[in-house]
Amino acid sequence: MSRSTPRNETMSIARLARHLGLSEGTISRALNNYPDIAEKTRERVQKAARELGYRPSSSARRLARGVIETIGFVLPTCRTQHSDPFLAEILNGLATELALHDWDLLVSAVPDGQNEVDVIDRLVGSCKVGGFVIARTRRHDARVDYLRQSGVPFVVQGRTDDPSDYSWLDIDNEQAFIDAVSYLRRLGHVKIACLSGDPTMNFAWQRRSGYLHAMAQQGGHIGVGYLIDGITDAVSAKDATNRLLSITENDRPTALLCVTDAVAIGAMQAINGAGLGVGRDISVMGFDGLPIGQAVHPALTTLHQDSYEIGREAGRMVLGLCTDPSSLPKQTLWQAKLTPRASVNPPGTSPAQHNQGG
Amino acid sequence: MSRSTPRNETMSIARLARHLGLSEGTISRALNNYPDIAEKTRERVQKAARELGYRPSSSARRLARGVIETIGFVLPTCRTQHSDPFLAEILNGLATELALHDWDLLVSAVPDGQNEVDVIDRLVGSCKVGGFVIARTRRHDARVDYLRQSGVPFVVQGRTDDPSDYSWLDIDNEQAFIDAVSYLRRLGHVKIACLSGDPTMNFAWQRRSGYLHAMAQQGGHIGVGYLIDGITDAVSAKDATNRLLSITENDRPTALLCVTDAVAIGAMQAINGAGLGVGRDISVMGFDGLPIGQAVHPALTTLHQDSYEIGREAGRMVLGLCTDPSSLPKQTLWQAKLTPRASVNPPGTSPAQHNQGG
DNA sequence: TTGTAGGCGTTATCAT
DNA sequence: ATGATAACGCCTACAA
Repeated sequence: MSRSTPRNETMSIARLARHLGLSEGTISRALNNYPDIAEKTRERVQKAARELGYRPSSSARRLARGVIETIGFVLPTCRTQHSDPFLAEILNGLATELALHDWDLLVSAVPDGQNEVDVIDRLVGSCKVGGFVIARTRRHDARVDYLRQSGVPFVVQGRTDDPSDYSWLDIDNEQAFIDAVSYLRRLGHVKIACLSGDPTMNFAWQRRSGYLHAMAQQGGHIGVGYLIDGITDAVSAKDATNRLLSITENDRPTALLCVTDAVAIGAMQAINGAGLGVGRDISVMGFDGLPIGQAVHPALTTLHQDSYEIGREAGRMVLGLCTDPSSLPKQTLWQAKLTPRASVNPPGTSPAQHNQGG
Repeated sequence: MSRSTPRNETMSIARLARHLGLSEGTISRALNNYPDIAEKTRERVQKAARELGYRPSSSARRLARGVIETIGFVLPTCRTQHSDPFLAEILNGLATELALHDWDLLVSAVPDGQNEVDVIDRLVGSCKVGGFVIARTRRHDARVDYLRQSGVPFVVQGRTDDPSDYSWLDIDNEQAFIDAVSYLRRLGHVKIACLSGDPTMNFAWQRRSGYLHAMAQQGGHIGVGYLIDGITDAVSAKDATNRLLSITENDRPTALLCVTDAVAIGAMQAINGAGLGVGRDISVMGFDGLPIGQAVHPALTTLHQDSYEIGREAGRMVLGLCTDPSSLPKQTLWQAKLTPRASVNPPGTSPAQHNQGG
C-alpha cells in the first residue's frame, strides 16, 4: 500500500501540529487564511502542509462545518431510450463549473424497483447532497414536486407545466419551432408536417405547441396525419415518415419538422429509401445540432443548443442558490440557433438549385 | 436555511436516544443490526427511526468508520469529440451497481488548465473517493500510471499497452475486427479497407491491429490508401471515404471496416452521395451497435457491445477491490457480437439479392 | 497572536 | 443486553 506521504498514517492537522510545535487550532486557522494569524506562521504552516502532502478530509470538514458542498444529479431512467447525446455534455459542463468552486457532483442512477423520487430523497435525507440539478423534465414531474416542498436548493434543466416558483434553465423550445415554421413559410412551404416526441416530456410538448401556434398564425396547412406524436428515436421516425409518404402526392407535406436530430435522421432515411430526395421533394429540419447532422447527406438543417454551456449555467445557478439561501428563484431562457443547411430548400427545388450548406 | 425535516434540527442518533430513553451506543448498534441487541429493542429503535425520518449522516459515518464508500469517475476531457454515446450508458450501469450496495459515484470534470491526473490526485488526496473507474483508455495512459503507484483500488474500462498488473474490463477489440474480416472474406470480399480511429486510443489501436493481422492471415488485399487513421467522427469519415472512392474502380475496396458506428454512418453518406450503393458497390461495417444503425438505410452491420453491462461489471469489479483489499487484479475480456444487417453483402451483389436484415 | 476545549454525528471498546 | 467513554479530523468560540 503506497501513499503520498512517505510512511505511516495519513497526514492530518494533528500531525502537522505536532510536527510544527503548534496547536491544532492555529494550524486550522492558518490553512483557512484567518486574519488573526501571524503572516510568518501562516506561511510556515502552509509550506509544511504542501510539503507533507496534507489534504483536508472532506468528511471531517463537512461534519464540523455542517456544509455539504455536493450537488446531486440523478441519471434519467430511460434505459430503452439509449444514449441521450446531451447527457455527457451537460454533466461535463456541470461538473466543470462545480469543480471550479471545489464542489462535488454526486451522480446516481435509479435501480429497478425504485423511482427517481426515492433516490433523491435518500440522497437528501442522508445529507449526501446539498442541492440538486435535474434534467429531462416532464410536464408534470414528481421530482420537481418533491424538491419544491423539500426546501433543498435545486435547478431544473427544462421546466414543468407550472414553472413559476423555482429555478430553471431552458431552451425556448416553443419559439424555436415558431422560428422553424416561419423559416419554412418564408421559403414557400405550406404543407408542413411534424414528428413530435413523447408528449409527457415538456421539451417535446413545447416544440409541438410552437408548431401548432405558428402554423395557425402563419397560414400553414396541417393535413390529416401531419402531426405524429410519440416519435422518440430514428427507428420510430422511419416508420412514421413512411406513413407520411403514403399520402397521395398532392396532399403530402413538402416539409417535415422533427423534434430531434435523431428523429430527423430516421426521417431522412425513410425519404431516401422511398426514392425521394431530402431537400428536394421533402425538406427536413431537426433540433439539437448533433455533429452527425453535418455528415448526413444532405446536411441537416437544425436548431442548435449548446449542452455544455447549459450544464455550466445550471452549475452557476445551483451554486448561487446553495451559497446564498436567501436568493430568489432565477429563470433563464436561451434561444436555439437556427442553422440552415442543405436539407431544407424551397418546395419544388430542382437538384441543380440545391443548397450547399454544411 | 431550509432543511428536509419539517422544523428544527436534523434527526440524529442523539435525538433518537433521548426520545427513546436509550444510550447512543445502543441506538447505533440496533440500527446496524448488531447481534447483541434485544430483538424487542432493535424493533423499537428501527420503528422510531423510520417514523422520525432518521437518516445517518454519511460524513459522520465515514469519519468514524474510516471508510469512504464512494467511487470516482473523471469525465473524458474531449470536448471536441462531442457526445460519446457510451458515456451515459456506462455511468448508468456503474451508478446502478454502486447504488445497489449503497456506494456513491462522484463524477468530476477536468477544468481548463488542469489535467486528468491532477483531478484524480485531488479526489484521492482529500479522501473524497476510495476507488476509481476510468474510461476511454489510451495506449499509454498517465491516469493508469498514477493510480498504479497510488495504491488506490481502480478499474479500467479498456486497457493500456501493458495491462498486466491491474484490473481492467475490455471488449476484445482485436478479435472483433478479426471476426469482421473473416466474415467479409467468407462472403467473398478481398479488397477490404479500414477507417481507423485515433491511434493513441487503445480501442482504436486494437481494432486496427485486428484488421491488419486478419488481412495478412486470411489473404485479404490492402491496397494503397486502404488504411486511414485518425477518423473519429462522421465528418472526417465522409472525407476519408471520398478519398477511397476516388480510387479507380478496379483497385477500389469492396468492403469498408469502420472503427465506430458514427464513422460508418459518415462513410455511408459519402458512398450514397457519390451515387454508389452501400451493401452493393461497397459493404460497410461499424462497431458499437448504436440504435441509429437500425434506422439508416441500409441498416448497418455492426459489432455490438453493451455499455450498460460494461458499467455494471466495472462497478462489481471496483467494489470487489475496495471491499476486499487483498483481492488480486481481475481482468475481464468480453466478445463483441457480430450483428449482420443489410449494409454488408457479397461483392457484386445486385439490388435484387440485397440482404433484408434489420 | 496563539492555545484550549467543546462539538459535529457516528462507531467501537470497554465495562456493567 | 445496555451504558459510558473515547475516538474519527476538523472547526470555532473563548480564554490567555
